[in-house]
Amino acid sequence: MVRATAADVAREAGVSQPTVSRVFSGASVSEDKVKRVRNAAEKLDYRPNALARSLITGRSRTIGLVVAYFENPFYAEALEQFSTELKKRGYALLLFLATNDKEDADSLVQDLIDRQVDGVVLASISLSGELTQKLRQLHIPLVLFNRGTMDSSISAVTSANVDGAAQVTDYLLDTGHKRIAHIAGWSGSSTGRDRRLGFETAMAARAVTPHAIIEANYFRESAMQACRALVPGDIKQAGTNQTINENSDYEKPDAIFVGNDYMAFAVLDCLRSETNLEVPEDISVVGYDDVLMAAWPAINLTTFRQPARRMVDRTLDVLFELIESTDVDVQHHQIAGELIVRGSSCDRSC
Amino acid sequence: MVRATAADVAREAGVSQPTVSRVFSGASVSEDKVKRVRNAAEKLDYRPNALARSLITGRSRTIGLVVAYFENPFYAEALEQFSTELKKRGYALLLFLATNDKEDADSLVQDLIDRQVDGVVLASISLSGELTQKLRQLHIPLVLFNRGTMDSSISAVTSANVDGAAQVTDYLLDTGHKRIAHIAGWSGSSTGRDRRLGFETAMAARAVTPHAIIEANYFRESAMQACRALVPGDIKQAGTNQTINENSDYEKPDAIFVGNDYMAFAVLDCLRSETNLEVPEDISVVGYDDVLMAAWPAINLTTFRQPARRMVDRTLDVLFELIESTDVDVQHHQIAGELIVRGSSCDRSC
DNA sequence: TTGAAAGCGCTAACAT
DNA sequence: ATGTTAGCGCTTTCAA
Repeated sequence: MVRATAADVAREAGVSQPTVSRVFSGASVSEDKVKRVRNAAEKLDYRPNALARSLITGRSRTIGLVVAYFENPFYAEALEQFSTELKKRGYALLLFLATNDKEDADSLVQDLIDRQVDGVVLASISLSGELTQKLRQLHIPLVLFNRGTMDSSISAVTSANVDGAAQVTDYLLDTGHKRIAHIAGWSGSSTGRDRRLGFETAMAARAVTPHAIIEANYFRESAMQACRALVPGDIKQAGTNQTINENSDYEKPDAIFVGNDYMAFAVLDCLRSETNLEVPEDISVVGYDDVLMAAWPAINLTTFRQPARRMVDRTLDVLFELIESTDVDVQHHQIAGELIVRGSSCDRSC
Repeated sequence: MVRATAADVAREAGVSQPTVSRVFSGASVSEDKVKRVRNAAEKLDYRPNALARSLITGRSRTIGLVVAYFENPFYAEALEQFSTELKKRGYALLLFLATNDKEDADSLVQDLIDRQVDGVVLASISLSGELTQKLRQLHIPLVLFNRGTMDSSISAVTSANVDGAAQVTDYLLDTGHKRIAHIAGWSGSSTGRDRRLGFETAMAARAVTPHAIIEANYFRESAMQACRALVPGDIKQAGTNQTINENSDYEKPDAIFVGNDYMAFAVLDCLRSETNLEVPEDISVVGYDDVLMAAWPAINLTTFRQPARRMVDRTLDVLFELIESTDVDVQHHQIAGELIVRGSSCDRSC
């Protein structure tokens, strides 16, 4: 047995095939025929073929999502929200995970184009001008999620990264920290650059020199290396519990502001397992994102909340506005967040 | 400017439209015409419309994946692997996250059917007999991932849960634990039931009575409650650091085997933040899955490795066998895992 | 190998 | 409101 078609149902119900179509797409049909069609459809277990429908309408009710850095739990949380919201709106989700930064976003998006998605969301990844152009020509809306862009013709939703990072920095300064280091995210990303900028700006405004700025690239291992580089004298020597700290006069930072929570977890791990330093007594650690794990008692990370849900909702609002209206209206949204103080930082001023 | 069609390319290249189709679907065409068609296609920026192709071939080169319990990082890891492997095989991924257990898998799968997916994978969720039937009628292969089934006509890939749980239990017994409790996963899931069965069987084989078995449902909060129920006398009283342990003679477990890592993280958190008990000195904690986080120094969880990559690969092998061959060959695969001993457990026998 | 013709299952345009 | 006709962009006969 194969799939019943609208024609089969039409025959069974004694109506024309387009009438069947009308019933299932909500056009006006007399009550009598609606009933006959529904009965016949039920009997034959008919459901409209979404592909055929899409072919002709040009709308697939599918959106494509490309996500990079999926090891960062922030994106898992965002994905969950994307999925939920899209389902609410009657859309399906075609997902590509860019497995590394060398991955060519262009080819993934081309694949999405081939499959006629109605819109594209790129999470923490961006596109060549060529592909952007192509999407525009085909009137396929594109919104960047958690990635800004110089190209003012592309819509993007981010959190207010510069401001957020500045708030974190002000908090650390206000609580008496003197030697604040920053482990920055990848400088090829707007989040990495903006958070660093916020940090530098806030420091400069208070005339404090950063203790150090080390660029990591949002990977766990890079963050661990950066952490080791910040506290070289406190790294335990192999097999012992000793550090070379005592007889050296290097100054370690009294706070590390890390470019995202995922890297901050690595920093906490590094400090706890490879040094004798206590967090927050010896050193404060602050992250960015406020992923769910950050609130777990064992982690308890002070961080800046980047509201994934609101960012996702806004992203889809923008995307669907673009889908539904023809006139172009590019939007750059910055969602405000808030500082969440937990146990990985403390007040040194008293 | 709109999308060029095969007819446009044909006109440009001076060939018939089916010839263009042949070039792009790899049928035999003379070298000369191949070249002309490719040039014309390049010039017009033509790409075949995947929808139109799917409509006629009946194959969309898309597979549908439904995932439940996505808050468990095991599924994020699996999803990453699914995405990577499917891309290698030239397939796209249509994703639905079932947001809770009340979510109706049937309706999600029906949506997948409407969109003509070539195959369906259900991760930690199962389907009504009715929908299973429907998929079979339509010749859409279905494989369950990390979920067993009584229905022997459905293919499923799981890890060897009974055996794995027994290995964990034997390890705890071998290392001198006397009062072993089990926080079980949801009894409505095969993983929950099988791991519990492995625990009970291994305990019985050594004639040891379980200290307690509490069923949680794979949620973090349930695991915390279960943990509190296991060590009631050690829970710190509000605002103090005191427990009612001293003057009560309740016996607490010396080990807790938790139904998965995600819940084990909650148990560790509960013990560390709500009691004065030390892990592993006072109590050993063992999980199941070996998600990446389990190896983080701050967590350092003894667990049983359920090899996500191999499970995913096997799942897709089975799925594509079913897609490519018409003759039904149902397969139930159980992937072996291994015990990973880390710092959340210790040897009490010496 | 190649073109002409047919048709996948549906929606849209146009009568009535 | 509803049937007839046309056609979305492609693959697949069928001849030549």
